[in-house]
Amino acid sequence: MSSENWLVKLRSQGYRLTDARRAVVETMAQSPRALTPADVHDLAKEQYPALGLVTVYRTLEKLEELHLVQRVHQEQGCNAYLAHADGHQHLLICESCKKAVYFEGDDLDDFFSDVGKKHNFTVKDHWLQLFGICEDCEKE
Amino acid sequence: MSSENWLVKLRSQGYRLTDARRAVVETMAQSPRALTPADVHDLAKEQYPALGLVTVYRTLEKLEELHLVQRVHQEQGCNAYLAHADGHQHLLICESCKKAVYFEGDDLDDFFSDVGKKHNFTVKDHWLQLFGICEDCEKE
DNA sequence: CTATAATCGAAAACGATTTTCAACTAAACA
DNA sequence: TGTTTAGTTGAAAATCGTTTTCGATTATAG
Repeated sequence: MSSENWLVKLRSQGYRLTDARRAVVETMAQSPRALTPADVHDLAKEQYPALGLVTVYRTLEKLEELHLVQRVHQEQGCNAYLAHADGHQHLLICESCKKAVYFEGDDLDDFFSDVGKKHNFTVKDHWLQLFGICEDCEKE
Repeated sequence: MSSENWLVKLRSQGYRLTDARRAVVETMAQSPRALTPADVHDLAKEQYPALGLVTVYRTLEKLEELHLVQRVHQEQGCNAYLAHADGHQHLLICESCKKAVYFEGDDLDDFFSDVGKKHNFTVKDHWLQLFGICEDCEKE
């Protein structure tokens, strides 16, 4: 289970392992969709009922620092967090169940660079997300 | 000047034309970069000093409804607005001066659709933004 | 087992946005 | 050109998500 690795990484940065952190980490590590701090609070409280919302904020901040989670921007808001993928990947999100899947977009770098040239920009970075309906939700 | 068209469109929806709205509309219509409500307030007050921040929020909301402006998401925040382009276009933003330029990305639709198929998603929409340095800022 | 600095949750503070409200005014109509 | 009226205004209050403060607690090193 990947949440074990997360806890090791936190520890190796000098952070202490507490039950509150374990609950947040395990919630984030196993979620198939991006979660807001309030979502995390609700879910993680099932595992550790005394958990405070403030601790969720503080833990998410640390996880983002360590690139274990990333912030996800959506129409409904820009404050949701998702387990991070290795390397530079992009997201495909189901508009119905919000499930998020990563995909590689290396093929696009040349295109982006050309767009930049056309407008006299040096392109440094890009931001790409696809929205759709996943197989499971399509069935309904 | 395009702000005239914006005012006509507002009028045609039954909205009244006031000096406060004119100031907001003209500020948005001529800005080369995305502006936060506070930015708009600061800039538009030069033209109409009595302008209240609340009216800026309310007018931006209407302009977004009419697709005259769109919300722009950036690292620093997701509450900036920019004059909308015709059709489905994407943004190229200068990380230094924040100037925003639209480009077409029709070539990408097939790629996006293929990514979807690979993951059993029906892709409905996409978000794409490029970040870089524009010619003017590169010189410095 | 002890010492100590990191961490905790509750409450207060904060900043951005929205709502409320009484005064004002653009626009339709006489 | 006046009058009427519903849409609009800005100020103040309310609200919401997030951050800071603080005294109590606790993981960890020794």
